[in-house]
Amino acid sequence: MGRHKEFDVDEALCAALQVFWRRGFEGASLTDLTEAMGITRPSLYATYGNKEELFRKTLDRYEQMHLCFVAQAMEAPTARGTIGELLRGYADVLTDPMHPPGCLGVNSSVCTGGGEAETIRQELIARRSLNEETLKRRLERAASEGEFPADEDPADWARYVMSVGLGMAVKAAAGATRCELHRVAEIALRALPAREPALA
Amino acid sequence: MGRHKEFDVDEALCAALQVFWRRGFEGASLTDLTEAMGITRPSLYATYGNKEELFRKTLDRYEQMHLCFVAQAMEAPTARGTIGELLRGYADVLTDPMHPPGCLGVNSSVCTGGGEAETIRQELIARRSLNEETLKRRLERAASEGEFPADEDPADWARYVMSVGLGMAVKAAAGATRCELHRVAEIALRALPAREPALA
DNA sequence: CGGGTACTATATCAACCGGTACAAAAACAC
DNA sequence: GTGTTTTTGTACCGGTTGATATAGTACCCG
Repeated sequence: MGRHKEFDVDEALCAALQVFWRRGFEGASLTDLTEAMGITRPSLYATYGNKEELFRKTLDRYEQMHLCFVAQAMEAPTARGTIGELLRGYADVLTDPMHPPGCLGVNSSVCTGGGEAETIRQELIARRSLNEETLKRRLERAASEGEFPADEDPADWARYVMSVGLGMAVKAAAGATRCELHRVAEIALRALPAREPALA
Repeated sequence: MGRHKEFDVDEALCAALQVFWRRGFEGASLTDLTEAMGITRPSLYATYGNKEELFRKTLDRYEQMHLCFVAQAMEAPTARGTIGELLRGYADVLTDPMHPPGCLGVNSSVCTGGGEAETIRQELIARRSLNEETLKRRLERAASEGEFPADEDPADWARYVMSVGLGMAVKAAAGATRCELHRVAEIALRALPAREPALA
């Protein structure tokens, strides 16, 4: 019963993703969004709730479609492999010519205009914390398997990897090329302890 | 001749710095600024021009007062010393309890709301590029002095150091502590080539 | 063919944005 | 004192923000 929607909900969400990705949460106005999505304001509110909820749906889609390499990287046989896949995969997403440069999450979490945007910012920070925690656990496993010296703190290494990634995101948003970011990732990997464990 | 100003221009600029630092250029409204500076809108425009010019003056002051460690780091005897001072000094600024967390430049350059803010964003990117160039030249000098292997590209290393710094800035804005960032810096330094040059 | 239901479009809301016109008030030169 | 210059406070400008009320339109069921 009822009238059919005249637009594709997923397609419109994809268009919204492009806008949020380029402009950030605060920088994307409803006018930007509705024009890119090809729908009117009331349609947006009826379908997605409000700007904040639309962003959350967009963010979910972003993680599923563009950050899926993270889960895959966690299954690499070695810690070095995991970190390498993480940084290289991230570099590729950040400089994908099919999408705006940089990271949707980073672009929307740095400037803190205050008000409602602060909620979004905190949520993005929490999601990043979760990713760092996941990486930490992976490195703890690597340590328990003798891959890391016992005096290395996995939390420190997870934080370091995240920092390099966030820095690459900022540089990508500023125009860094894919090749440049790959070189950053390559150098970042050199910080890892020498191949030899205490002995395995 | 004429009437005296009832406020201290430098003091008000310092107050504006706090606001821009916390909120970013776009996130800081004229209401936020005038309230923090203790002056009215017309006084702000008569004294500093407009919001954009006020930001530039604020940015100059920021670099002079809080980024002065950069010039000093460049004079360290070794490349390792320069990079170490750079990252540690930056970590300290990013987490100075007397000021908002993070970096004024990064906080104002990531989100791209479009319009007038884009000018500021490009200018901040250009200033960062300049810093990276300066570091690159310092590393080139180190390479010419035999401190770096010949097959290492100073541009790559400068980009890597900048990336780590930018990442630390994002993490600081998200609540990272000074100690955590110092550990990031320490690990980042391990990526440097072994102490021994080709031989000096 | 209605009736009911969902979607769409126009037009609008109050609040806020950066930026100013205007006139009152204060300090100088004379 | 008087005239001039500069600063200050109030009140306001057009434009944009996120979010809706209202009315019209298309579709399904019976």
